Amino acid sequence: MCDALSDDDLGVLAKAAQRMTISPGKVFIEEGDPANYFYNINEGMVRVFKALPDGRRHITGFMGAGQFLGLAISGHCAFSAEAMEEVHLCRFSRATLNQVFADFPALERRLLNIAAHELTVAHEQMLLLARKSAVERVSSYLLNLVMQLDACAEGKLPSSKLILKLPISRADLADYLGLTIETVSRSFAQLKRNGLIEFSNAHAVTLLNPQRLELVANAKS
Amino acid sequence: MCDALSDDDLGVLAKAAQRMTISPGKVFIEEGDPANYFYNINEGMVRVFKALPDGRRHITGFMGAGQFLGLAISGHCAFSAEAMEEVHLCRFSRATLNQVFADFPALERRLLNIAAHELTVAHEQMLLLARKSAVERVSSYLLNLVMQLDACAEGKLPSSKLILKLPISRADLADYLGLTIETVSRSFAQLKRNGLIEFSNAHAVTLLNPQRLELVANAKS
DNA sequence: CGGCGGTTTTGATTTATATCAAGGCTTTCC
DNA sequence: GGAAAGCCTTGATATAAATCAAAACCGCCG
Repeated sequence: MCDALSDDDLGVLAKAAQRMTISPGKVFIEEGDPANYFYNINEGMVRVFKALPDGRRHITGFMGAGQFLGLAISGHCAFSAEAMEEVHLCRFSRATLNQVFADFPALERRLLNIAAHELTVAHEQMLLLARKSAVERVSSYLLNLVMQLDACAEGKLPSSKLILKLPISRADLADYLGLTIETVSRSFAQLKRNGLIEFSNAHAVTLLNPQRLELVANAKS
Repeated sequence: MCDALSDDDLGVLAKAAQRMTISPGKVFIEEGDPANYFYNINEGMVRVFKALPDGRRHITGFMGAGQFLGLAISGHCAFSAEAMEEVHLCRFSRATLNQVFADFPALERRLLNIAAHELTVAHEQMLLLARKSAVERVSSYLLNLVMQLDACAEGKLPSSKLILKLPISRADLADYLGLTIETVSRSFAQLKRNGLIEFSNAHAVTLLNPQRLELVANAKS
């Protein structure tokens, strides 16, 4: 988060933060609880989700080092968050956050940019959930992985094959894509049959033709 | 948008804006176009949507008087927007917007709050799209209407029946809820059979028991 | 008033995905 | 190294929603 600030500023900011370690599996933000804190992740992956009373759940996203949590502006948390492994983060109380904003306007600007970006990601995901088929969803996920990992400038996809490590379980992927575990698995199988991917093992996939995969993901053919 | 500003400031701001009128049906923001402007709606309803090349589409939201459009921070519009009726709005170029931010930090704060709120709404909608049944989706929509219109403080639902005007067509509702027109219609029919709603005509519905409807919408029973 | 275009409802059928149920792989840990 | 526990895949069946099709309703304009 600290990219927006000078080193001096960073020092001041650090004093306002509480460093914390969260153990794997721990739900450290609970939907509906009073939203008293704001978090910045230093290390480790976090699952952000919402659930219905009967247990159905949706993972709205995964967050890692450098990312923020807790932008919620109403008094209550709009989602839950769970550590997927050991997580190190900084916690700011809402009061000190306001103080920090006053001292570093640049931070507020940056948060606005981040929020705007998250909003476009959310809209894209809504289109996926509302209108894409299972195979399209899975393809879209793979493509998003490529974009993130390769930091492909401006959506330029590699034209040759590339190996991808799947960082999450089938269960998490299902909850993220609005599918079941079985449907995710069958969608992978179909992509394999169609010569678009190959597995070395369940968590290492080779995209044989990223560009063709993109056509599938976005219904361009 | 101007709640955050003093009257004096408002005057200055007004000079930076271009007033425009959009005719019904006009798509005045096109997904993928360079994002040069920022809009504030004065009057009339707008449909915000994303589409796939083959025509499937998802309406991410409806915006009316007082609301903002164009928070997109990347260089390109993340969605399209279409006037549902005659729309009056103010348009700011991105350059002047930055100027305005510099002059009125309060505005930036307010936009951050708005973005955070939109983000929680988006997350709620993702849960709906990913995990709710058709009847649950339609019920959720009705409930959201009540909340907005009645301005029910903190989710307090009326305990007695109330009449609601449905402001959009079945087609729009389907595209908003990730369903088809027919399924929306059948879901209404089912709610009617279950004694939860009643229609005077296709666009005027009576919620016979809002609290029970809420149980259906959120799978609490 | 009566026909016409568009919207909504209702019905029959199909289909994609969920659910139920095994079976196969990995990893772990004794 | 082998058993146990989790994942993941595959198969059979069920089901919710989509699709296809037609009828009912509604507002509009002649």
